[in-house]
Amino acid sequence: QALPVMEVPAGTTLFHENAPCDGFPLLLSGEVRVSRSASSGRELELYRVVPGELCLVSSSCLFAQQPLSAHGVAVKPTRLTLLKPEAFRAALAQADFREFVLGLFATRMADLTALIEAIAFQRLDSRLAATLLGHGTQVHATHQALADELGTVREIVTRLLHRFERDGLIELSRECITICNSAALRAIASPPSR
Amino acid sequence: QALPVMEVPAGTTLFHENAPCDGFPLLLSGEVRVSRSASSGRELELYRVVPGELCLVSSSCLFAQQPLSAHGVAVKPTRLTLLKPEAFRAALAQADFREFVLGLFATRMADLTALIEAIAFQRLDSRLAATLLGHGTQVHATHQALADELGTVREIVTRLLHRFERDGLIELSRECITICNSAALRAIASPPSR
DNA sequence: GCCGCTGTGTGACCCAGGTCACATACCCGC
DNA sequence: GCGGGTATGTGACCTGGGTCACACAGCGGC
Repeated sequence: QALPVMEVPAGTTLFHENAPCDGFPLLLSGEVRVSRSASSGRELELYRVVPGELCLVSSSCLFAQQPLSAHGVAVKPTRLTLLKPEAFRAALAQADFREFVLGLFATRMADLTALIEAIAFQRLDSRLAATLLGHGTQVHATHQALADELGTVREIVTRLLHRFERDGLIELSRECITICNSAALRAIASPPSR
Repeated sequence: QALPVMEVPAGTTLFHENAPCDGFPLLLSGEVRVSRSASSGRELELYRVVPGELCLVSSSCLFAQQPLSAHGVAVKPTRLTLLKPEAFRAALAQADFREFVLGLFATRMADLTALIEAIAFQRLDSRLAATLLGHGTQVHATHQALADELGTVREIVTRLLHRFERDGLIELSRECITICNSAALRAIASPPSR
């Protein structure tokens, strides 16, 4: 359909806690990080939206009468279109679109549930290891960015990374982490039998 | 509609991680606690389903192809009916049912997000205070039950409860907690400016 | 009235994660 | 090559939450 396409650079904030919801962003390319920030200034990533997916955060204000509960930032240059509420409701008349949307909701809920389990029951080193593995063999990110992803602070990330380096799992340099021993990292990431 | 109604006593497990999903439970009366348990044996409550709501946990296996990510237990005597997947899909043809389901999904996502924030950024005493307030002025529960709700262990709950009692916020007796100073509890529950 | 079970009370001890307050180190523009 | 901003390194210290290993107490059954 002839929908308006937006193109935004990495770093753009697409929506914000308490912002009015103007519709459902549909990603064409790029990547969006949905995260929540605490009063203390700490952040925590909830999940990422990848191309082909709708971002459902706005649904809370459209279908429940709640304000947005998270904010979204493009982490890569991103192309997206905005599905207006009316268009969205209209599209729901089609069974396969419904299937798509419900599948997305279900996946998000599973994501969030998994995140809850991780935060509640897993150690940080384990979560950090998992995060590193999820970024490819060369992780290009600052310690602060990783901290924001995990919901912790920079110093802790630095500390853990050095432990990993000392044990020969990774190599560190400015804004770049190279994974040397991904098997060992995986072992740390999935707590085997604690 | 003439759907089969089930009646189960408090304590019944309605569904379980890894169980096949047989449909969507629709609550008529009672209450269901949806929680997740860790390998260590600890539990954590995700949210509750109240009458008039559908339980959406099974959606993850119906619409995404994932296994169930939580289990549900009736906390009161509960009457419910089971909406089969086909019936559910059929009902989705109606716009107001769609609205209802999406509203439910949106609310759940907001619930989970709030829980994530609480676990990640709030102290336990604050969360415990909130939990107590959510149970009326007379809380009839064992310390272990509260621990399971919060994702912690019994000793910690006992410890914190005694602190509250020492400060005159509550009174303790066997399986019963009486709230004396709900205003002060609320203050603890919502971290004012930390 | 004794037994055993479930719920509590308690204290010693540990440790992951967080806080503070720095010192560098590296990069880039000018 | 100097100055300032961003990224990192580091160590001392604190503390919330968790673990362990108990003792005890109330209550119901028999």
